Amino acid sequence: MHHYVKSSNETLRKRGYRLTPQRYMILSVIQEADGHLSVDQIAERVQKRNPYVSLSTIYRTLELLKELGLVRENHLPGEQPHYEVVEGNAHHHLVCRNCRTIIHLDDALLGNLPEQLQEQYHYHNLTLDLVAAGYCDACWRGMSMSTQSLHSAPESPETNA
Amino acid sequence: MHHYVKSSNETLRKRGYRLTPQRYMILSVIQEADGHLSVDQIAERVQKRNPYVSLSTIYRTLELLKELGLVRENHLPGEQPHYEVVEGNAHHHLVCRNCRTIIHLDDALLGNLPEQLQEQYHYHNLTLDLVAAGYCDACWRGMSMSTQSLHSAPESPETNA
DNA sequence: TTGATTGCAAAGCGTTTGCAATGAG
DNA sequence: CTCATTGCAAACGCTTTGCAATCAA
Repeated sequence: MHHYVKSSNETLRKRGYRLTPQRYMILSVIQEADGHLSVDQIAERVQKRNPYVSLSTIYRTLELLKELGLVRENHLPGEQPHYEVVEGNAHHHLVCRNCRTIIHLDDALLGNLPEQLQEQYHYHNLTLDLVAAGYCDACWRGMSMSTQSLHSAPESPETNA
Repeated sequence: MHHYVKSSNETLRKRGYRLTPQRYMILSVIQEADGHLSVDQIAERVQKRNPYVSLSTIYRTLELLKELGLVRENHLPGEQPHYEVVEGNAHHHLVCRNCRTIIHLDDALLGNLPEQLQEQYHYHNLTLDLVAAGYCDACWRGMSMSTQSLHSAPESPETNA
């Protein structure tokens, strides 16, 4: 059993929950994924292992794992929520508005901003989540000049119809 | 007419759209709000001015205004999407996980990070959105010690049942 | 006239929930 | 036994859509 799943088991049991086969499969699937998975993707992969896991169990499990701080949920604009393991420190995102490719950014990018904000506003257990959205180079090159201008700052008097 | 609504009108017309009474009301309501509004809040305020504006019009208008870059949509975790005008530079958020109070943070907080990322990854028209979530001081003080520990780092062997 | 825009009602879709059955300690 | 957990199906809530009527250029 991977360290992550093992320590998840401990966290569950400490609170009086059990690591059922369903929960084990869901945790494994999320842990083994390189990136983020939507509910549908999780369901698909879990059901490949056992077709009799119901969607409601998956929703309920994700809800529980979120509460326990074992998985993180994130909503990129225009997308369904995605889930990832809470481990390491790469949880910021750079997404292409066109092809929706997602690049993970390192947490260190923000320096000591969490601490700064925590002090300044007297907040506790602060977590920061950065979403950067734009057009990747490939998509940008594929767009016509006039289409590009539609996505530029609205202020400037660009080429318009 | 406020400058914002006026320039929105221009943006609309440039693309062959009209500033209808419905769109005018919706733009005004969003512009006059101090913070963000959910679809329901927008509907409520618009319908206070004219009860015969339908919800679908509001959805369609918000979709259009998003496309034109006149309003920004943001999804804070566990909430419905909210809408705000695209103006000025205060579009980051600090939210309390408990009472859901939202503090707006200045864009300058991130320094030249947008430019850095843009260069490093060759992305275009990058916009950054930071979401900081934690517990405000009031809520934190209101929580019991044991409840607080449930929200702390999962690693540490805290008081558990 | 022509094409944009709207309201209405229905459909769509992801998510949540009530409840009886199952399973582990 | 007792309580957590699950599957199923129904309910839910927000959002989208088809369509006919309306409105502005």
